[in-house]
Amino acid sequence: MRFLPQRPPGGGETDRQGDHREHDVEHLASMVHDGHASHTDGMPELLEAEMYRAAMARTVGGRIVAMAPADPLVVPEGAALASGLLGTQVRAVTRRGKVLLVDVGAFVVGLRFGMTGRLIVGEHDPIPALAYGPSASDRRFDRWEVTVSPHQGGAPVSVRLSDPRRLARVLVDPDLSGLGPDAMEVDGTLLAQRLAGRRGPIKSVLMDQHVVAGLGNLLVDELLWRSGIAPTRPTRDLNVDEIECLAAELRPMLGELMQRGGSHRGDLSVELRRAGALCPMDGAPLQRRNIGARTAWSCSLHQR
DNA sequence: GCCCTTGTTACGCC
DNA sequence: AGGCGTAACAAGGG
Repeated sequence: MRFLPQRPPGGGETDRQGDHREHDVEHLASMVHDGHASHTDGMPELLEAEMYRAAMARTVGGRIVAMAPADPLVVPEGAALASGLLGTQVRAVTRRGKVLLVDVGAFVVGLRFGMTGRLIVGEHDPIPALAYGPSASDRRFDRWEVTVSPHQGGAPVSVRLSDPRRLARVLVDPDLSGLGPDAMEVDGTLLAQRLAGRRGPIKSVLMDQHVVAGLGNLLVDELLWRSGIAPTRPTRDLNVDEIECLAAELRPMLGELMQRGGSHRGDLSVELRRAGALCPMDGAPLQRRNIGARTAWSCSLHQR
């Protein structure tokens, strides 16, 4: 029997139009609720990468006229990249999982954001602050920057990667062959295929970018919470209905959290990830465990 | 000043 | 061969 948990009171009304739009990946970023004010924002998972994609989309057609000296750890091929980029045109900005892809014709620049990477396009900072990251945009943490001269003329736009912890990477022609299908594109049939043969805990498997691309710690915890499945469950023990449930919750969840402002805005929000917190669905104590060297939060009652 | 945080990769083991 | 578990990395903030 399929387990579909109740939405917590007051938090889960859906309207038809919202339902429709949240299944359209092209509109995901446009759903961000403007003017939200929070002291932290989500870690760079699929939703944040999608916000960066939308922010950078305005540079398409523009010409790259400058690249500032870059942090060699974050930009391992900095010298080659600088000479290769100069004078090229931004052809397209796309996303696969958590990776942002900037097509400049001769090659593709891949941006991975690690834990604390942020992309700031002009004056637009899609994510003012990250959970576990510094609270303000600080030039000290700039690791890569290019200047784009817009196609239509007008003032040049700077595109800047800020990352205090330096786990972000700017790569030339990144190898995407190891990435699974984007989480936005996954349905029940595909998810069942991707999970087949896996034996580890479902939480670790869903976070594996080879299986499905785009889900990180916060999104996986939220998805399992919504689906009523314990993070420790061996993947091979999941039945067809449970896999269907995961797939059915996935895209609506991404749409809803995008609308609320990011990965941290789940019903199981970052504010709840501390000792003594109670499940917003049934009031049972939330449980904290380490799974695959990551902190998993789940409900001790309704996640089985 | 120790410990927390997570995305990704490297590596040893089975 | 390939899945799986663990460690390491980075570094600001609590």
